[in-house]
Amino acid sequence: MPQLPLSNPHPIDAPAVLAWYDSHARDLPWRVSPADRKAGLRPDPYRVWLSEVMLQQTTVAAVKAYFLRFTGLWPRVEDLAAAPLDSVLREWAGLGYYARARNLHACAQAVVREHGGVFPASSAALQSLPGIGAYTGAAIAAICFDEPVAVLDGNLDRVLARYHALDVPVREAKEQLRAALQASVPERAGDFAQAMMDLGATICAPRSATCLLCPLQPACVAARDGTPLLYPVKPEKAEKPVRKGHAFVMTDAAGDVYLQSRPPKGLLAGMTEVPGSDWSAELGTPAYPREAQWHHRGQVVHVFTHFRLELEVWSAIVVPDGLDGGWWAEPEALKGEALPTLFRKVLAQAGLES
DNA sequence: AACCCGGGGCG
DNA sequence: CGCCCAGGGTT
Repeated sequence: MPQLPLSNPHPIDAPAVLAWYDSHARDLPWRVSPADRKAGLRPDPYRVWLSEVMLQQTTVAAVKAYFLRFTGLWPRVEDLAAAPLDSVLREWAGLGYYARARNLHACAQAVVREHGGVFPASSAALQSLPGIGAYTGAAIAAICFDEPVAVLDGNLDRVLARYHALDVPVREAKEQLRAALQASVPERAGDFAQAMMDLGATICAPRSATCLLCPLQPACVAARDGTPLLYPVKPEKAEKPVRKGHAFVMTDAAGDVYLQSRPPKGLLAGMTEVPGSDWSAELGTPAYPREAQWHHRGQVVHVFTHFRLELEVWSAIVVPDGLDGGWWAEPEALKGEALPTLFRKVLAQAGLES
């Protein structure tokens, strides 16, 4: 079933986009400015890769501090590859989507072991590495090597949906958008990719569109119609189920907290937690991990991508014996643990700073 | 193709 | 509170 052609036959005006970028590019820690790029300076693929992985489903503002921390600790891909996975997970704590951190570490090791510490120079080869998919492979290849490839991310989904006044969810026309964008990629492919993302982040933003300043004028259909905020059309979304459970915060007489590791697969894989019950639709009776004077410290609510979690928080002072698999952490050491935000909320609810 | 996987910031 | 964000892996 062939889909309808896009309503806007005009290719993107790449020279106009690049001219806009030359004077309006965002200054980002991992970026080589268009002026420096023209002077012959090349981006470091390691830094570009690291930034792109961190930026997957994560805002620029949230990434900056993590990027500087990572590049300070591990300036080269060899350094990251040689680091223990635990330390990478610890440094990643708070960024979310923790599979990214595991793939990041595996990718660094693959680059060192299988490519002599040099990132492959093509989009296709990059995509065979862990954690590098269609978007990230194209982005690295364009930015670092000026491969003339379409770089299509969430920003571009929105910009192109408006450009074409696309009246179906982007998912249903993804390949047509990609082909149309591909036909517009100029010689300065890396700057073009970054320019389009900057456009989406500043001018063609989710809740505002400053069309008068946009270099995609006058070809943009939504701008011509004065309806940019109608796009992209959103698909129907499913309702979020609620799950409930208990979390148990145990301290010993010295105030140390009992922690353990989550299983290596599944939700929050390999991250640190306090013991707890299963999470299910109905709240069960708390099965305390051991006998003690348990106190109910209230409830913590946390919203994941696909469900809402309500955890009852319990605390007790216990004698540290008969517990397997975990460890006792001093309260001052909690900041350095690989604790996801959920369990930092739980500890805070129990009166502990982390 | 559909589903799973966090967290922060914004209005 | 709902929406959005420089998506990838799995099934």
